[in-house]
Amino acid sequence: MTITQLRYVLAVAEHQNFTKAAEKTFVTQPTLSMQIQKLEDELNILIFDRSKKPIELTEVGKKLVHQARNIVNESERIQDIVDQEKGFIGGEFKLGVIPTVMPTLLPMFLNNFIKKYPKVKLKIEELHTEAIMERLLDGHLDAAIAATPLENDNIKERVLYYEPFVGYIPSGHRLSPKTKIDATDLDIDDMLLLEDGHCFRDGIINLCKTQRSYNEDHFQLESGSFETLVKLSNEGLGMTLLPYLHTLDISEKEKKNLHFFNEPSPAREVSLIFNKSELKMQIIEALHATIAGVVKGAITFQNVQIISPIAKIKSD
Amino acid sequence: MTITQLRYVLAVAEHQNFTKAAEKTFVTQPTLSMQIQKLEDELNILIFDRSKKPIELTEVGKKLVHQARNIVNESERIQDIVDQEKGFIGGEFKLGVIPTVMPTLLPMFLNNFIKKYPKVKLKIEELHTEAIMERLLDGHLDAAIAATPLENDNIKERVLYYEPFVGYIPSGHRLSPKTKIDATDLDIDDMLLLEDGHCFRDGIINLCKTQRSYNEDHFQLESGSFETLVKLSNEGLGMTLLPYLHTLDISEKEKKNLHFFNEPSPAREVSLIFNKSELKMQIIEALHATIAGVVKGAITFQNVQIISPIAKIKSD
DNA sequence: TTTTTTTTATAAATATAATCAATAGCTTTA
DNA sequence: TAAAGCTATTGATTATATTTATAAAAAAAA
Repeated sequence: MTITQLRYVLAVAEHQNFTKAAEKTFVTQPTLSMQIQKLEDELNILIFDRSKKPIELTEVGKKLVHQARNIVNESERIQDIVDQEKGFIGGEFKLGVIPTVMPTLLPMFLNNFIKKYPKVKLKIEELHTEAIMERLLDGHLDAAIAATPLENDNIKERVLYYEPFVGYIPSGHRLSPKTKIDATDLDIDDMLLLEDGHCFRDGIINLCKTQRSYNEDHFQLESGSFETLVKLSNEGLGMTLLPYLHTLDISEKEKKNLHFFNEPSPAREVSLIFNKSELKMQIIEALHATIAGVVKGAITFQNVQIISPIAKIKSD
Repeated sequence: MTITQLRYVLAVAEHQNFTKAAEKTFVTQPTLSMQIQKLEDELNILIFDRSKKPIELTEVGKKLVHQARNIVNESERIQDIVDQEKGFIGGEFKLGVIPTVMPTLLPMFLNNFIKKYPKVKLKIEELHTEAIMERLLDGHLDAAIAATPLENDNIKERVLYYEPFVGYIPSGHRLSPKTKIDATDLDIDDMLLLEDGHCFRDGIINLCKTQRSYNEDHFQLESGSFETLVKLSNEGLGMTLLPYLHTLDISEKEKKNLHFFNEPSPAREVSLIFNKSELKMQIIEALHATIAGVVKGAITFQNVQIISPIAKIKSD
C-alpha cells in the first residue's frame, strides 16, 4: 500500500470513472487500473464494483476511501510542517467566497494579500454556502469566507468581522419617514430578497420576526445581485436590506434612502472557515490577519446582534 | 514521500542508529541512508542531526516524526478496516500486563482466548504501569491490562473488573481480633508493601489516610511478590493487603488470616487500556469480551470504593 | 598516536515496481 | 449492427528501491 495508490483510489471514487480520474491525476488510465488492482489484491478485497455503470464503491470501499482521505490529508500535512518551520507561506490555496461577500470584500484585501504573500497562488471561487461546506469537507477547498455560525462540527470558524444590515427604503415607502428602523418594523412581504441559495436570504428571513404567514408564492421577483435589488426598490417594489459594505458602493442620491437600524443593529457574522483538519494553517492564519486588518478600518459599529445564516424551522 | 520512507524515519528516530534501525526494518543500512536522504531532499530539510552521537532529531525532525507516527498508524488501520469487514480476528497482538495482575488473571482467560481466536498471535509482556504507558503511546504495545484510572488523554480505558483488597493479618497483629477491617484501621508503618514501581503500592499508599508522617526510610523490606509478602507477614513483620484474586491461591491455613473490609470495600479498577488511535480494535474488543466474561464469575462483590493507582501529591 | 571498531555515506549492480502506448474485450448507445 | 465509451491486459520502457561492496569519518581501543 502506498500513498499514491490511495490517491488513485480517491480520484476514481470521486469521478466514478477511471479515464477521468487518470486525467486528473496526470497518469494514464492503465496506471490507475493496475495500481488499484494491486491494492485490491494486497488487501484481498474489491474496492470498486465495476459491474455498475457508472462505477460504484463497495461497502469496504467506502470505509477504505474515508480512511484514505485521512491518510492523504495527514501526509500533506508533512509539507505543512516543513513550510511552517521555514516560515514559508506559499503554494496553491483554494478559497471559496459566498456571492454576497465577494464583490465588496475581495477588492479590499486581495491586492494587499498577494503583495504580502507573493508565493501563494490564490484560486478564488464564488460559491454558495452549501457548495462551500461540501468542498471544504472533501478537500476541494482549503478555506472559504461565509456567513456564520454554521454549526458544523467538521468545519472550524474564525470570525473576520460583523457586518450590520442597512435598510434601503425608497421614498414613499411606509418606513421612509423613520430615520432609524427596527427589526420589528420589517415585513417579509414587502421586502425584496436575493434568490434562494444565498445564505443571506435565510439570515433575513430569520430576522423578520413578523412573518405571520410566510409562504413561497407571495412575490417571486427575487434577484441575484444587490444592484438589481436597489433598482427594483427604486421602482417602488418594496424595501430591501443591504450588508453595510455594499452601501459604500451606491450613488450619493441612493445613499439618502439608507436607513440604519437602531442599535443593537442586526448584523451578519462573516468568518474564514476551514476543515477541522487544519491543513495549510499558516496560509489560513495569514489570510485571517490580512482580512481582519483591512476590515477593521472599514466597519466601526459597536453594538450588533448576530443573525444566523441557517434557515431555522418555524417553532410555531 | 512514501509510507515506507516514514517507517524508516520512525525506526531511525527510535533506535538513534541507522544500522540497528535497518535490522529492525529488515533492510540493509544503505537503504535507510538513501531513502531518508531522499525524503530530506524532497522536503529540503534535515530530519536527523548526524553530527551528534548518537544521532539526534532536528527540530523539524521531531515534528515530522510525530506526524509520521500518525500517518503510519492511520495507514495500518486500512488493514484493520478490511479485517473488520471480513470478520477476521488475527495477526500479532502485543499485550502488556502489570505484575500484580499477571499470575492470577492470565491463567483465567488465556486458554479461553487462544482457543476462541486461534489466529491471533498474542505476545504478552509483564511491565510496570509507566513502561506500559510509554509503549502504548509509541506503538510498541497494542493494549495492556493495568490498574486504572490513569488520567491520560492519549490512552483509552475499558474496565474489566473491580478487584477488592483483602487484609492479610497474621495472628498476634493488633487488627487480628477484628473480623472485618476498615481503611481507617490501616497504618502504613506496619504494612508490608510491594517494591516501588508497582502501581499497586501507590494505590495502597493512597488508601492509608492515616499516614501522618510517611517517609521512605522506615522499613525497607518491600518485596516483589505477594507470596513473599505473605511469608514475611507470617513471620510477624506486619500485615499486608492482597488483591482478591490472589487470595484464591493461598493455603487453607493462611486463608484464616484473611480479613475482608467492611463495605464499601476498597478495590482497584482493572482495565484493558489502549492507544486512543484505536488500532486493532476488533482484537481489543475480543479480549475485553473474553476477560470480562471469565472474571464475572470469579468476583461477586457489589459495593466497592475505587482506589486510584496514581500516587497523589500530599496536600498538607 | 596508531590501530581497530563502529557507523554512515557513496557507487555500481541488480531487482522490483510504476508507468506508458497500444490494444483487446466488454458494455452501452446510436 | 456499428460506433463509442470504458476498463483490463500486454509488452516495453523507465523509474525506483534495494543490495553488495566499499569508502570515509568518527569513536574507541591499543
